[in-house]
Amino acid sequence: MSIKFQPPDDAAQDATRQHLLEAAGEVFAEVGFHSATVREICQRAGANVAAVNYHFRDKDGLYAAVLTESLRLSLKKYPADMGLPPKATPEQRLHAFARSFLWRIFSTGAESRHGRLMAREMVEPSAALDPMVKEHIRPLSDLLMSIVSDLLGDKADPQTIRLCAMSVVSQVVFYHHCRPVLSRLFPSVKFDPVSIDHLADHITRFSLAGIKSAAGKRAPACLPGK
Amino acid sequence: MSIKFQPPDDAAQDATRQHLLEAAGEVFAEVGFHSATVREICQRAGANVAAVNYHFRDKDGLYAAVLTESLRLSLKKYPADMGLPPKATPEQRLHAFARSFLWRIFSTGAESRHGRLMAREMVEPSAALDPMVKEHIRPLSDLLMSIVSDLLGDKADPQTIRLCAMSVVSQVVFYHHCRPVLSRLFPSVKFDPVSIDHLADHITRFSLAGIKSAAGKRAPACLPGK
Amino acid sequence: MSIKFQPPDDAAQDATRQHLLEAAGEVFAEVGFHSATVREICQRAGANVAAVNYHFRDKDGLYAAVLTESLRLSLKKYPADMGLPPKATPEQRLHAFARSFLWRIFSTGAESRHGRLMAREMVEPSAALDPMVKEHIRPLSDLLMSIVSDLLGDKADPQTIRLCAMSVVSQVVFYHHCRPVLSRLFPSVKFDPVSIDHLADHITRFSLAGIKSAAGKRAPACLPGK
Amino acid sequence: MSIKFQPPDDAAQDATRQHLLEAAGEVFAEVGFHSATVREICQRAGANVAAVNYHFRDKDGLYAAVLTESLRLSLKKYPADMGLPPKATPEQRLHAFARSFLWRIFSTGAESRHGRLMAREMVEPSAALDPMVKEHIRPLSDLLMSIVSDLLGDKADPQTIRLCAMSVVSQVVFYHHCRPVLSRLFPSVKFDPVSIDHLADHITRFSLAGIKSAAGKRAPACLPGK
DNA sequence: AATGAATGAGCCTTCATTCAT
DNA sequence: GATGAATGAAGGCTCATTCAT
Repeated sequence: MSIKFQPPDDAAQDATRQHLLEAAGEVFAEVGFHSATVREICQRAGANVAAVNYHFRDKDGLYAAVLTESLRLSLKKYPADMGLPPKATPEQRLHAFARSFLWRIFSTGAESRHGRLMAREMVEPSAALDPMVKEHIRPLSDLLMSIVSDLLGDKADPQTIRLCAMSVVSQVVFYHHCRPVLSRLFPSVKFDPVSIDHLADHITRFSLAGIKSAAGKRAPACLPGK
Repeated sequence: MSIKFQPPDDAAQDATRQHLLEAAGEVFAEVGFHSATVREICQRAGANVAAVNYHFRDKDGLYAAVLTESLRLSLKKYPADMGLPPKATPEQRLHAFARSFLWRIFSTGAESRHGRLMAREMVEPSAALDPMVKEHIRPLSDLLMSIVSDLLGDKADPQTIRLCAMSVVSQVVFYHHCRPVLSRLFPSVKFDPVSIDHLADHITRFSLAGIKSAAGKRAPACLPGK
Repeated sequence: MSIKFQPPDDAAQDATRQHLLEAAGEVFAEVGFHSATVREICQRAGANVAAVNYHFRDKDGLYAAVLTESLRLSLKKYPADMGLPPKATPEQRLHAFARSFLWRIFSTGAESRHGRLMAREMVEPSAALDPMVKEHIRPLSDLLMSIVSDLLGDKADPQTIRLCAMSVVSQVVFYHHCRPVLSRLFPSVKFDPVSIDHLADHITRFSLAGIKSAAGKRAPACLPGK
Repeated sequence: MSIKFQPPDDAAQDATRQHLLEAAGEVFAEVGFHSATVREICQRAGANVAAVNYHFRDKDGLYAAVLTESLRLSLKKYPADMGLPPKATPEQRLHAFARSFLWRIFSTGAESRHGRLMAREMVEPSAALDPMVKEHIRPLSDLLMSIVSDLLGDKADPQTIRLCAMSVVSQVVFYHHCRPVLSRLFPSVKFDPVSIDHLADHITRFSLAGIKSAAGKRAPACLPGK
């Protein structure tokens, strides 16, 4: 009766599983782990209440799967090097890093949940955070620190590298994380693609200057006695 | 019926109310709003199960009260100007702003909950956020923007002021908000008073360079065509 | 409005608790622990589903309370000595022991559940069994063994005492425990008060002969070489 | 598609069926009918989740099959006459009956489950009990009553025969059925082969005396007015 | 013949809240 | 004013069973 060989069996078998992952991503991102109910997720996925238990063992298992999958999708869609040529300057690489990070965080669509999920994870870390840091976040961190190291030059000590790298990342994640306050303080600020690119430019320029300053040895006069 | 005058009713009432606020502050900061149970809070406060509903209408009312109170305590202990003399330079004022903010966020003690409570509020804003922004956060924001404006000079447009101010704040809140990831990436990093002061120095120096760079007109070469 | 001072507050407060105990006794005896549902019990008790949790922590706590209470009621209604005079002969005491045990097990009414509950406990012992053995069953066992010891005379060794005592008890509990098979093998057998007394007589006579035989030293010829 | 003829379908089918019976016997005896899960049984049997429903219609059907099979195995291994010569005395036959019964109940191995399964059946009779009584238990009962009848002599009325037979059986099953209490009252008591044979001796001696006493007409003096 | 993904009913428990006292 | 027993809604999870393949 059926002559289509594609999609393979795996896809057919995993249909419900995928729907659950999709629905759970939405719900977890919207209301968080605790407020999310298995019933709501299954209803959106068009699946039975017991489906979560069958496919993911329990609610925690589903959450862990959602978190991993969302980061995977996000990194796949917005790679950290943004397709730069191999011979790119550190400045270009810094810009690409900030821009891809912002796009990743503010993207709309199925992969957009990653940002909100990670923000929640910061407030209430789950068991799923450890492996995520190891597999995905640390590589990103190392990448940024190598860029910063190139910008600082040979004399940079590890602590300075780390402080500068954190100063870069902080500016990126801030706009996403403190959005509730920002939207109240500056209701006119939007995060459309054009604004996000402007933001990436500002952060890059601001940070390049900061990094160069950190490469110098003398402390500004304003710092008491240092 | 009762002839005992001590302690007077008002004091007793306020005592229970205060105990509830205290206990709720602990519990909310420890496990978050959803996971916190009214029973646990009342038990720690040595009060009846119905005490929360009696004094604060419901759990939400208690949470709002805790949030407001915690910010009030925090600002009282660490004022934004750090007692600077009136004639302080913008650089000194920036340093004081960053340092007081960091101390506020990383303080230990009853007022330390403010940091965690606000972080939660970012992820899941409650009705208590609006008044808090109006009364406390906007003044802080205005203060910072006036400092940045002074540093940028007369020619600065509002957007640049805002972007630079956010770049400053972001570096401060980042260390608190992304702590779960930071402690996994760099387990050796601690947040004792000395480290916090070092951090304030770095952020100030980094930001001063960034602000000066933003005051210039030419975009760095790395930014494509801008 | 209400002028009745009795029952005291305790009784009023424990009304729901008592109803739950009552209803749970019925249900547990009818269908066992696993098949019994908290909903059914609360419904019979006219209480809310959460009442069990409130008064007995959980289903297990309720079960333990039911078990203890049922044995207490049962022993209170049918004391092991049946009100015998202090100077009763060992034979009379044995008869009283068997008769009271049978009545306890076959009693109808609120205290009748004890028999069925204990039978279930034999098949699937719960944590409630240990304290019950210590507080109630061991005293009964000791009482019986002292009676048997008196009947056996001074020369009896502990093992013989124990074997004879078990032979007595076994006949008593058998009729209750194997009732499903008995009612199928001998449908005409009933367990009305008269039949129970006849049974007590038979068991007493049979056991007295058995005990006297055990007091002797020579093994019957049928036992191979012993 | 498949050209392998070994093992033939029938054998394969029977193999799964047999594995299920085996596994179900273990699980039912360990945790009882209610607590046993179809999944656990199928997993131990290396079969599919639906195998039980396929081979035995439902969980109840599997249980009935297990019960019947376990009794069949048990009786096959420990016949009621213990291979006595045809001319054995009633005393010898009584001893053989008690001994084989005890061995049957306390046997270790695949057929040992019978004891526990029957104990559960006493507490919560299932539909499988009726045929078991008809086919297996009644013959055993008739055998015992004929032995007792021989011992009592011609004058014995049916009621006395029945009472004495029950007194014999009760002592046997007691040790198995009340094991949870016995092991708590007398922790030192073990049920190794030697102890079981000693037990059979005691029960036989005790019962022979009881039966002879029941054959007499006069009631003991301790029985009130009878 | 046999599989295993999917079902839906139901269970125990928790929690914020109320109300008579 | 303050208590604490009682409520009812809801949540996560388990389990025997089914059905398309």
